[in-house]
Amino acid sequence: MLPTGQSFSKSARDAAAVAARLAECPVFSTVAAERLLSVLQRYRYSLTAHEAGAIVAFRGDSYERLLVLLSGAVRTEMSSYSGKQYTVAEYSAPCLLAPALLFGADNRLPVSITTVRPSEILRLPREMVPALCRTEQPFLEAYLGDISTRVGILADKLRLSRFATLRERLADHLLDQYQLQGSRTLLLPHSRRTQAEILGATRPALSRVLSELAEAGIISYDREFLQILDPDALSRMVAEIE
Amino acid sequence: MLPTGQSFSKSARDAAAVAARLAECPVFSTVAAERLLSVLQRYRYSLTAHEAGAIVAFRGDSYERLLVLLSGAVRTEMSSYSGKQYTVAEYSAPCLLAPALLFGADNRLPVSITTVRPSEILRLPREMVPALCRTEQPFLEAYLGDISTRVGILADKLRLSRFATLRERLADHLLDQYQLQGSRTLLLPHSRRTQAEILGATRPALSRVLSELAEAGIISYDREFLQILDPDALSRMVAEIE
DNA sequence: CCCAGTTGGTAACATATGATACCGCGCCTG
DNA sequence: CAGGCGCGGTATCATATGTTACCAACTGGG
Repeated sequence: MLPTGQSFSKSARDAAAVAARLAECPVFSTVAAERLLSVLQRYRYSLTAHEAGAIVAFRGDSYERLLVLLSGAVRTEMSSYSGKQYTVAEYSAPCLLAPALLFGADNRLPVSITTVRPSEILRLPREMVPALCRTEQPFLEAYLGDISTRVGILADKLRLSRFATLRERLADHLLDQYQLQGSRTLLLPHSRRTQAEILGATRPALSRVLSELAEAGIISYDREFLQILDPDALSRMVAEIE
Repeated sequence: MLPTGQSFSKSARDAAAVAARLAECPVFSTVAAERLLSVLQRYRYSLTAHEAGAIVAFRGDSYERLLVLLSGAVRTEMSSYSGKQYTVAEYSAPCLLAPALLFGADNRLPVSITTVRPSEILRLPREMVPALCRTEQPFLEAYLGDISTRVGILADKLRLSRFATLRERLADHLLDQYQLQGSRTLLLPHSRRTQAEILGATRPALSRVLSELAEAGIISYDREFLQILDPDALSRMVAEIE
């Protein structure tokens, strides 16, 4: 891990190390490491380390260079003037950040990006992407595939945000976690406040809905664990919005 | 215009005509017409005509072929089980439909697509896109640029949907139209019901907000015309959510 | 061990908007 | 001209959720 807050410019030794780490990132893994190295050496890039809770980029920032999360984890979030927060997604390293937004005419980030763990961010010049696409067919397809997946998730967020009540969004989320964690007893990795922001609600509202579900015998929970007592009831709630 | 409801498969004569029309579409216009023709001749494609109000694709449909709107206009919308509608965007020919979603692992359309005018839709095999990207640098960049613009709009929709009240979304929309139509007197091209769906609300709610704004002296309106009396007031309302 | 800060539950109230119903108006058709 | 139909305005009521406040439990540092 690099010392926090420092940034490193290009050097021959760096480039090899960066190429090796980049090769572990989903989309770039389609390209041979030596090829990555030779491309990296032709471009300017930068690598920065951030402590947990740091703001990597602000909403409205001009977005000129592809951000790659090499280590750590970040959250992309929107906020309104009054400080209301909405977490769009969380990403764990290694992965690309906002690959779909890199080529707009007036491309500004629609979200802020903040670290949730100490993280390293690589910034690659935008031109590198078409350059790689031209010669590396699998890279092109992986890049477009990555975009598709993210846009699908974004569209889903929009649909849930328009049609589902907090209750339904919570049910959806709990079933997701059920499938993900493979157990009816879920570990809740976030504070209630953070969880509420992810669900697009306020903390008291989330608290209320949780206690209503517990009252109905559908879940039981304490601070950091939640047990799903009646998955079918949750499924029925989600089915309402399909 | 093709006769409605008919579809035409590939033939040598078609291909030339299709290539010529495709060349007028923003992203494909970066490719020379003769090059488009030679690529088209190597792939299967289909062209269908639809009358106004027809459903071109359903949400949940597997999305395997790039849809290109050659003539007419369509609307992409989400709907919930209970018939609630939300219009995500409207597009006029010629343009691509859902270019960002074509390459997902399990790529299903998150929206339904319906025509608002008689329209012709071209379906191109997905593989054509990477094939063109490989040899035509400007096409690659235009395609990525198109994706970026759309994702930016989608992200904006999400932000407005989360943070803005109907009142604020309406103010935002009216200012957009003000800029677009270049006059304080706006022509409202949609019925109140449709307009409400675009704004993500119900018809009575929209009616109420319109009458409140008129009451406050900010706008005046009748059926199909709306006059902006106090643009600054609208701007202030929009500023609240920035 | 105490205190301060943070987290989470809960309650009281405000509000935006959905749901529904009804009415009037213009338009079309027989 | 009558009757029906769709559109738009409006009123009423229900409800989900934001807002604010307060309290209890936990946690970590001095």
